[in-house]
Amino acid sequence: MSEEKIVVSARCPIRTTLELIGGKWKLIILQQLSRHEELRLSELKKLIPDISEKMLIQELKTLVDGNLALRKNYGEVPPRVGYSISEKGKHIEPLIAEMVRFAKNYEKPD
Amino acid sequence: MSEEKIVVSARCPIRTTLELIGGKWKLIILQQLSRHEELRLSELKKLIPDISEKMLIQELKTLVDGNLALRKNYGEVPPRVGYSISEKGKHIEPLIAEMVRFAKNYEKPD
DNA sequence: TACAGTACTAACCTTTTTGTAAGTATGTCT
DNA sequence: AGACATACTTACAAAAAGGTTAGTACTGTA
Repeated sequence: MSEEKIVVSARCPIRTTLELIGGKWKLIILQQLSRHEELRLSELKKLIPDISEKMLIQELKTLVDGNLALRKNYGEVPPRVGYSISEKGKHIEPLIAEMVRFAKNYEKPD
Repeated sequence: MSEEKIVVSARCPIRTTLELIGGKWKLIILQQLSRHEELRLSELKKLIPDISEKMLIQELKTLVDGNLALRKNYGEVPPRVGYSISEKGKHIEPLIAEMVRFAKNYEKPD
């Protein structure tokens, strides 16, 4: 008896999205990945100069874990790793476009 | 001489948008405001049961300060205040729609 | 040998964000 | 008088996010 209470509550899609791409850096990183075939860590650092190395690596890991980005280790030495956007990740592109549109409109005089 | 270095750098629109609607609650609040003519604090509390009163008030204030929401004080007693979405605020609607679409796609099996 | 480049990891600390609990002013209703 | 309701405010605490610094392993190059 006493079946487990099954939580059906369809997760709020806004919260789902916030969990995936919330925070200061994930969208910026995804944007860069979405406009380059593949990027190495050092290249991302140059493209996003104000991010700390720790955050960059940490956020990349989160994105890879969430299947929004792909990590390819070439197994070379010195190490070579390439990051790119995944199929699921490509779907933030229109979202980013909307954010840009929103900001542009916001800055427009009334 | 030595003119002040003028920082022209057109603010990154993604960061602008994140500043306006980033965080755990602002989008949720805006979404509710966007689908109701006007809401009182107590009504918003019912619609978003897991937000604390303090956060609700605090975020509403931020949204009003940023011209994304409007606050109307009816000057009655007991106090009556109505919150609604502003013209600028209405422009998050397509952004929210994109977030919903993104989450739906994300949850789709591969 | 010493230094540079790569992609990390780990320890530690600061700042920002979010939450909890209590209290305010005002007037109505009982 | 005392309880209730509204829209807040304040002080404090906890948690999450972000940042700094140093260190790892490996190899090529000066």
